[in-house]
Amino acid sequence: MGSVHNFVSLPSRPQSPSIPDTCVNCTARSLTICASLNPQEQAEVAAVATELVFKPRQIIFHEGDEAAFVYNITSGSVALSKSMADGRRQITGFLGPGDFLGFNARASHSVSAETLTDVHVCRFPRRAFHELLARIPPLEHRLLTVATTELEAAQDQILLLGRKTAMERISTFLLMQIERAKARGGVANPLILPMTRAEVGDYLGLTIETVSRCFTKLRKSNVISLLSADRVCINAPEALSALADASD
Amino acid sequence: MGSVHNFVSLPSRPQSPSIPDTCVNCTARSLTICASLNPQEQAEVAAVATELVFKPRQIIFHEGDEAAFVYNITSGSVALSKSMADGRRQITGFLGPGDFLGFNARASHSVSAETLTDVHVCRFPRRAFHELLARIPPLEHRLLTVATTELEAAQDQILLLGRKTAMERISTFLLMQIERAKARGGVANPLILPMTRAEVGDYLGLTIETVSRCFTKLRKSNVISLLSADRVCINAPEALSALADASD
DNA sequence: CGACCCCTTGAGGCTTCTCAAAATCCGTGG
DNA sequence: CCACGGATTTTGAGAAGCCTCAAGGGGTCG
Repeated sequence: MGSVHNFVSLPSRPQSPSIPDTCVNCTARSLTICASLNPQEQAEVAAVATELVFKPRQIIFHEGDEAAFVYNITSGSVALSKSMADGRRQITGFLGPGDFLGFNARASHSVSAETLTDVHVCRFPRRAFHELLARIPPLEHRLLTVATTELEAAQDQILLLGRKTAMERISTFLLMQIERAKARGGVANPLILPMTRAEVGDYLGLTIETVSRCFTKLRKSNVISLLSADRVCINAPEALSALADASD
Repeated sequence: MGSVHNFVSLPSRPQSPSIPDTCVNCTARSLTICASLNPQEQAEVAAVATELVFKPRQIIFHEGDEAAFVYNITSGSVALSKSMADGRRQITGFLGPGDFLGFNARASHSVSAETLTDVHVCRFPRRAFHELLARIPPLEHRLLTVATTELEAAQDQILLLGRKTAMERISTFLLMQIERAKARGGVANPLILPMTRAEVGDYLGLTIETVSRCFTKLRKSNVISLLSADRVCINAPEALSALADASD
């Protein structure tokens, strides 16, 4: 079926406990979107969903593009970013499985979305998705919870960018990645960073060089060890917490 | 009835076109929350609402407090902020009529809310508000729209804090205030800033001194004039746009 | 084995912050 | 109406943190 196939097949066997490997993404989608929906509602959602697969460093959509689709990530990591005319870029957040992409109040995307890893998404035509929301209150409820949670994360990021030093930003970032890995049930030590130094910098409002210097400083004070550029051993999480800020 | 009274009286006359002056806030609330609700739904909302009045510089709730209530602003301006242990403060946003306060996914407030002006709010017990959401889909829909819009504003703020210079931040801020004044139907020139230099600084991730120096520089280049510290004449809006960033 | 990309390290400069003091505004009271 | 006191804003000088520019190191893949 290639890299794109329809989901209509999923709800045709809603009580099947074991789902074939080839449909593992259906499972993921079902878990993240449909958990509280009844079979008929799940069918309605699946009827308008298309699955897409992206390779690393692919653009899903670009800032300013017409927001024709809403996406839900079933696997992988995605970076959202905004750019200025002279090339300065700010990553506004990293998203993972279960997160929604491209759900806008306006008709155009306010950010760009680029994959960091292999990514599977469910894609919904915008109009159909909004109709679903109107018809299925639990879906709207879930989206509201997601949006509220993202808003709180954005406020944390605003505090970080507005008031924290480079060292505090890096420490906060590492702690955040540890929590994320734990929440996903992954290994938290050594921590795997799916993003480059440039992306870390663009996320934290720093340059590559400053990011690198902070990593080096943490390494030389034995708070972390670097197995490789993207594999970080956390030797002293409590020191990281102290560096990130005693308050908050 | 003092500064606190219940709203149950409002929906008892839903078809009354003229509402007494003493109930002007009911009107505002009705417009902002209940626009798309039928009379019975409006009654349900009003039944759990309490109106509160705050003076300038009062704390509505503090970061970390139990999120016992959800608020909707009917008039005035409110600043949301987060603080660090050593006193560094970051204002995450300014809210006005129609905006919701304290609607959290978690049980505690993630930010503090402080009034800038005289403020009227509708207050809802958290539990009752969530029950309303479950019972009245249009209310949930409106909240989702609001949350999505705020998320987009937060992303703009993240770009500003992560990548813009002091001058760009101030210019962006002034343009934002102009838009806000226009959207509210107020006078955009001279622009009235309800916040102090300290609050502008805490919003833009700058110090008071840097904010003041930028205002002075804009004044000396005739882009703006200062009638007083909080009354700004915009002489060259196009120059502000250019300074804010040619892209975006 | 070599080319390329990413990361690290170094030196110097610039923007913004810090600390300090003067000026202005505003409400209060004579 | 003017004088006073406190708070806010403005201005100045110097310091610091981060950025810019530049070069070197290390890993990966063909």
